[in-house]
Amino acid sequence: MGDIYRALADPTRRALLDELVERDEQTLFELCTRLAVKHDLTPSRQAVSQHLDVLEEAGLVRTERRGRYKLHTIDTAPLEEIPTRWPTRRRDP
Amino acid sequence: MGDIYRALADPTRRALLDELVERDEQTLFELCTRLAVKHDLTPSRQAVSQHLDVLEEAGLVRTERRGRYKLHTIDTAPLEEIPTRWPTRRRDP
DNA sequence: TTGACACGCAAGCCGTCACTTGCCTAACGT
DNA sequence: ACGTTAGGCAAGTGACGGCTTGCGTGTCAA
Repeated sequence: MGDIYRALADPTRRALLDELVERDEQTLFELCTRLAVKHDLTPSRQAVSQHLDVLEEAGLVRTERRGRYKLHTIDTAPLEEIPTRWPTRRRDP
Repeated sequence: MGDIYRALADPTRRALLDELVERDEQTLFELCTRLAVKHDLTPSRQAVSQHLDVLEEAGLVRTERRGRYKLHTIDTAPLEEIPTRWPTRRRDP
């Protein structure tokens, strides 16, 4: 299993998660166009594909083959480690 | 303000947060020795200092000067953005 | 069957990041 | 006053990450 934190480190990958939270089962090209329109990000198709690979290795994205399409779905379960590992501890005001 | 996600990307910085969750107001040298003993990490003093700078810029660590000591304290408030930005959405099993 | 479409693989380039190295300042104890 | 201790500054190095480039594979429609 990959590294959740390294996966979250890149702004393009975070934008991909933003899109997948709003709509499940999106293809690579759908995500490319949504990045361009809604986030002003215009990386190449291969770049987005590599980003999705990182997210999938981290367990944050699940994929399903359907014909010639590969559908991407978010899985937020690995993120639950974060508030567990560092519980709320504010500075005394 | 810096980037929380980039700050979390490095394992040494995560180990520093682990130590600061267990004990507040630690100095640079205290954190160095704890990294070595409890996490088998032996980076140099300057390396740890730079990591703490990144954490402070991200708002995850607050510092307080006390004489010749600089005390470091965790602030988990910025982490609350994460479950807010990507709410729980599991894959249907 | 042929062409277009959605996607994968792999090598290479280049910028960023983590770390080191060397020297410096400031605070404390004796 | 002097040496020690805690920490800071800045330039340089090596490696990793994000991106490109070019080509290849499988799927579907006409």
